[in-house]
Amino acid sequence: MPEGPELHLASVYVNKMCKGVVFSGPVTKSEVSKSPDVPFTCEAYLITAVSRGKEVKLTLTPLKSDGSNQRAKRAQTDQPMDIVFRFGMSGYFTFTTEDELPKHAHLRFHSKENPSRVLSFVDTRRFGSWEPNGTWHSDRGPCIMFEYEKFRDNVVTRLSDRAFDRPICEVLLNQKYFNGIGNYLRAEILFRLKIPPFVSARTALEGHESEDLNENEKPVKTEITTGDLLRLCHTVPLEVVNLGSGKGYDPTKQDYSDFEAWLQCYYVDGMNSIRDHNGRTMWFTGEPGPMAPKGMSYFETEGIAISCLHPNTHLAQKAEPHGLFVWL
DNA sequence: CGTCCACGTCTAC
DNA sequence: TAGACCTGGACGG
Repeated sequence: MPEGPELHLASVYVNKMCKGVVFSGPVTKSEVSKSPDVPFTCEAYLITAVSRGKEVKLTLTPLKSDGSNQRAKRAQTDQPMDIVFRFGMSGYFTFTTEDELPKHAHLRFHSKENPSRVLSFVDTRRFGSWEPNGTWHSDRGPCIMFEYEKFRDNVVTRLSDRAFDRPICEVLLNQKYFNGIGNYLRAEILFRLKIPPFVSARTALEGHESEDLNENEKPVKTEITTGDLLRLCHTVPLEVVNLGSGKGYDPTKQDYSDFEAWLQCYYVDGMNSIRDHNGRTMWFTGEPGPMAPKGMSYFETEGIAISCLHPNTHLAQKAEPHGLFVWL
């Protein structure tokens, strides 16, 4: 599932499936989960969802009780509760019958129906988490998709931050500034502009300060690139959202082909990939850029590509007849 | 059987 | 800047 678009599609899914469904009783947890218990029990409540970057917040809203059942009332919660979810590498929501509950359904909300249906948070690898009475994580920036102006401001006013000394491809994964960007999105975004992944982030982002500067003065600075990197951090994820419900990144899903067809760079045949300084695979085409991990160099001359690289590096050019490759 | 790889954080030396 | 945290699919012997 899970980069910004998948988290948002998950919130859309919850709102669609749970609209008009009354939930009841306690929120239950799998035996194996180490995430916290959710101290919420209610005779009748509704569930809604909203996303921000790489987080989803569920709101449990108790329905007004008529007060006729005092015994049930005593044990139950009558205040709404927010639960904030992070999806790790494999989290998603699904709404099924009790019988169809998938493996690794770690948190479960039961409907009042008979037979009951269940909204469950499924997370195979358990890198995901939830926080009862949670709020948006304070270290994460505005949402790249749905808080675009704030997101842009947060970056341009902090370009002097040492964080932007790093290569652009690594900074794009910094959730303090790019809440919602993940590994496939950074590849797709940089590919659209043909920005080498290992150029300094500050260099790649310079020239964007003026976009919403005053209309009263003469044009101050104009963009140095025709495509705008920050704008693409907004529009490229929205393209995935617009593929529609259930169409995000999930290779295990039947309907994966639309997403696969949308990818232009990530995992695409003919693209290059190298590990970044954090060990994550960066997919790109053309030059890696000057800040590529140590031990790696790459250049082309007279149509001959010469590359010195780590054995774990994969360059598509190695299939080309005129490439000379040296492993050190 | 084994090794490598995967959409992401986290904390600890 | 490593690892730790997890499961499981692909692929090699």
